[in-house]
Amino acid sequence: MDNAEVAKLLYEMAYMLEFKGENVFKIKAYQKAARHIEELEEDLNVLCKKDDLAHIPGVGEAIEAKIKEMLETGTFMAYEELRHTIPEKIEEITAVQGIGPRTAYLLYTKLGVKDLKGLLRAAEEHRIRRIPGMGVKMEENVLIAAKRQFAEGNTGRFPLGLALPIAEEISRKLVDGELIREVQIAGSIRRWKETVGDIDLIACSNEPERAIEAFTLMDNVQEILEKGTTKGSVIYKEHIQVDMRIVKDDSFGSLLQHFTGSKDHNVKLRNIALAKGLHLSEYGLKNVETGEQMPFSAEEQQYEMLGLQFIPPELREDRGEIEAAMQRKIPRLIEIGDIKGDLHVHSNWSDGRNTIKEMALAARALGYEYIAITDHSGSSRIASGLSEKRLMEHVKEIEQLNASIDGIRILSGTECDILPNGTLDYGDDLLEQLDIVVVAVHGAVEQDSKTMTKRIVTALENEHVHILAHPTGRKFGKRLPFEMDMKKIMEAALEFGKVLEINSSPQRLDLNGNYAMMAMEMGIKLAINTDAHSPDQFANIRYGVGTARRAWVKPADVVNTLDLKELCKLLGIP
DNA sequence: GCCGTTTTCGGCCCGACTGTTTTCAGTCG
Repeated sequence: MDNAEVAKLLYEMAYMLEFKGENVFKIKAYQKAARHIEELEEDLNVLCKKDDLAHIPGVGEAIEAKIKEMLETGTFMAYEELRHTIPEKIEEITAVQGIGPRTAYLLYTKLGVKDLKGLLRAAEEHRIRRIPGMGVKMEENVLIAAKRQFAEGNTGRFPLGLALPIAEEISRKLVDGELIREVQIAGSIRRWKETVGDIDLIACSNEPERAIEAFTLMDNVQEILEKGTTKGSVIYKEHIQVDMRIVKDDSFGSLLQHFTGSKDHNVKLRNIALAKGLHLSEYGLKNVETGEQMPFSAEEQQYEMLGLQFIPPELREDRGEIEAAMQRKIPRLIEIGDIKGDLHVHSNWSDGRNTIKEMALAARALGYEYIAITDHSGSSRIASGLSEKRLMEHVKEIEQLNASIDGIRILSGTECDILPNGTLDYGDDLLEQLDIVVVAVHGAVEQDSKTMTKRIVTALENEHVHILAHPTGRKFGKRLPFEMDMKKIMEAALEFGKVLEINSSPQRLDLNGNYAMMAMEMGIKLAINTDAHSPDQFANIRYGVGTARRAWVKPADVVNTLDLKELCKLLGIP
């Protein structure tokens, strides 16, 4: 079993205990252990051999034994015993908005509701209103929510690249300078998590109720879930849930901190506060003894008051950032302003939309010192890959442009296909004439792990190769990562001095945050590129930088923070 | 079930909103 499978079983265990009405702290213990295992970098099997399982936060004696059992047998007794007492599809019911485990349990024991169909039937036949503690309103809400659930299926999480633009669109709409002075995106979007469950917004207003009213009346609101005096919640277009909290200026920082999360980060902060005799909530810090409330207009002050260095949102996952902040050891993370050029860019010579010149001028306007034009190689027919002859013409054109354009250096490059057997699409004689060689897997993506790993490692052995682009090949909602042994590939990258890309395209984010952290800790250099096919796509750099920041990446870890001179030295070109 | 800068037992983060309630449980984030 791998880490994800173990975590899944622990989550299911928690879920079943919850359904049964078990002690809530026991349930939380299972969830906490599962969360930490999910985020773990090391393989549980390896940790188990080293007898190191108990060092995982949230894993004590009992859960440690269950993990060992799982690694040996693929499951554990307590889980199997409980599983048989619970209807199989019960999660369909708790997935319905407003129904949690306790209500699901009531529906099951009182009405025999076992799945979504049964729930719909019970609501339509007005049987729900007869349960003590439930009423007509509840029944109506269940009916609406269950029908929506039935129509859409389980939507789950949204890619950041979908959620962030929607969040920005809503923010722009709402800020009018009078009723609503400021809107900030919080939650997992602000932490640049690669997928998000919903959109969390916070806003400043002196008239909270009117502001919430305006929020629920926006265009594209499909349904209002909640409408209170400080909080509103709606279903917006694309069926994404949007939550809005409103405060006055003086506690804006406290609220922003609270709603940025993560949950684990906040829980730990509150415990630190309690140890200092302070009580932390979205309204700021409160002295437990005197009851004096201290709201903060900026997050920095609140962290300072807790004796902590400011922690950037991307790090707030309870993965050691709080301990680092106590010792003032949070590093200066990479920022968009550190990026001095883009090393993976397409033009209309292959599947890009613009000329090389247009791309170069757009990059110059962003303040970049250099840009590598890396059009596709010949075997990428769909992407109009360049034949060897066209590639040489491409190099000539770039030479001429460099002679005529000031203020930016265009590097001649390629995004060369790694063929199924690991050889490259162009011969060494051609590759050595280029300034920069980016390689990537495009075709034959269904290979087994052993073949794919060998294929990529073989490509990395080539002395002319500089960068491996979008290493895992995953695309949100379209393609899973290749079957491959990432550890071996990283070891090869390290050995042969190759750079791994963080591809900033919101469909990719590849390497992702976890792999980027792994690479950085091994000492592998990274490149944060956009893979832009038109000038507007240069703006995607923020996704790559956000992903890198989640991995604690510093400017020195990234080759395209080098200035032109240093970069040329690295590439061995004049 | 986990955990310890008051604790190896007795705590365990905090608050808004809703519905069905005369004081609160369940859900959600």
